[in-house]
Amino acid sequence: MDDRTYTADATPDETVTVAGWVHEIRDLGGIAFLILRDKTGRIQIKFEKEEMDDELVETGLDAPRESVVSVTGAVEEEPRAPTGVEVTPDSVEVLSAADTELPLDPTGKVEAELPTRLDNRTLDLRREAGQAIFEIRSEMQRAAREAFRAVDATEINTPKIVATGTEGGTELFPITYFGREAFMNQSPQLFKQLVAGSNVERVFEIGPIFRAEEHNTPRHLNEATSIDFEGAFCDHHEAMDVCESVVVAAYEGVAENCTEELGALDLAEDFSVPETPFPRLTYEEAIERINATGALDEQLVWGDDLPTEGEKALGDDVGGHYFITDWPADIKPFYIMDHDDDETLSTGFDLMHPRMELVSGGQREHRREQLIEGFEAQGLDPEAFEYYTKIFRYGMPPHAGWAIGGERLLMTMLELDNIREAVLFPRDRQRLSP
RNA sequence: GCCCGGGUGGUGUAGUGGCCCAUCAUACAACCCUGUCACGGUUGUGACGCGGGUUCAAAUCCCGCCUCGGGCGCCA
Repeated sequence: MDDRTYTADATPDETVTVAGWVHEIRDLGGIAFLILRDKTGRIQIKFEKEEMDDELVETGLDAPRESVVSVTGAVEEEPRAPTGVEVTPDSVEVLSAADTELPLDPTGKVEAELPTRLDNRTLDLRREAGQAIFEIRSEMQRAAREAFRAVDATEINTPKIVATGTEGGTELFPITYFGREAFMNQSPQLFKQLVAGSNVERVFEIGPIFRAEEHNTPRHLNEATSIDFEGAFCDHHEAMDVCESVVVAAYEGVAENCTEELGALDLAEDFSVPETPFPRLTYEEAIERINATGALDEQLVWGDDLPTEGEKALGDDVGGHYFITDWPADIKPFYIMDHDDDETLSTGFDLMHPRMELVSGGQREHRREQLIEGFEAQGLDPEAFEYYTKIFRYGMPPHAGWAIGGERLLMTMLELDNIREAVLFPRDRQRLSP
């Protein structure tokens, strides 16, 4: 449709063809208005029954809501029209008529619950707010990619079908690979390290991860988007610097380029780019502060993982993004390096948003002997990871990295109540379709 | 994996044993209306997740099943 004009571009004193969905028809009797909606907005089509061809009027006004129509006519300036212009049609063509009963209402007059919306995602994305989330998601990824390139990272793509998991403990989705046992990858962790060990040095990936945990919460998905970074000759401090720059770049990109979308989500006033630097609390400081809030019935002791309630109390206390560093080595995975001067402490870190964990990362163990010891300490068989460990015999630089939960970044940025809102077609405990 | 709480027209809801052949909004159908912008008005259409039980009487109480949401654990 070469001659199609976006509704937003229809200027007075031109004859245009606009095409889109019938948002609403308001029939006032002698005059009726059809509101046509497309990617860029809406435009009013005027039907004056006495003065216009009966067949034209009938075609336009009989089209059920959400039908796809193409309208050709003169654009006129009209102060009484919602956008200041309206189209007087010469011809109206119904390209695809919609059923009269819709499973949800794209005008937003009647709310729909999330499962209903997800079952009918296309209709849901015709709502301004629905569309806005994914326009912002796109911008967030664009800005993140740019921030990665600014630190000399190369975008890579690693396999999602793998022979072994990353950490052993997590539930993986098993699949059959030409008669052999295989799994959907739960993280690009090991692969990005293998590339960081080459002279590509610094890499990032934005891609899917799969986790077979049967959790049922507003912040977990079984298929999520991981934004990963790994850099050779980086320590955990530099990795945190990169992490901070990517998160801030994502917010800045959205702030600069998504004004309309933020408006559609009622965030125009509230949206702000987080202040830097993000505070870096040690694990020990974190548990002390949590204990001091009195939010937990039982005081945390060194070595405990942070319970959800504690994370929230600390988030309220800090009031913005913050890192937790120097975790006990025992509760971080084998590939995270421990401090040289204290083996009970790891270089692992988490980036927290007041509502939830966003990132985990750390400096990696690049010394093969220590790595193998780590495998054994966690009850994993190093033989199963031969493809990974053998590379550490051929010169592995010190390196560090992290992974952001992409949907969590988006949901915290946009104050979404449920992570499923941040995915077009979420995969969760119940949902496999669409 | 453990533990809670829901399922009422297409959609969103009211309804806690009889006042319910079920409320309201929106939608849909028909009619009226020449400036709507959540258009308005009149009339109408359309539902108690499935199966069993208790009771004179069940949307409402009990049991099983299906299904959805949430909390925790764990994580991104």
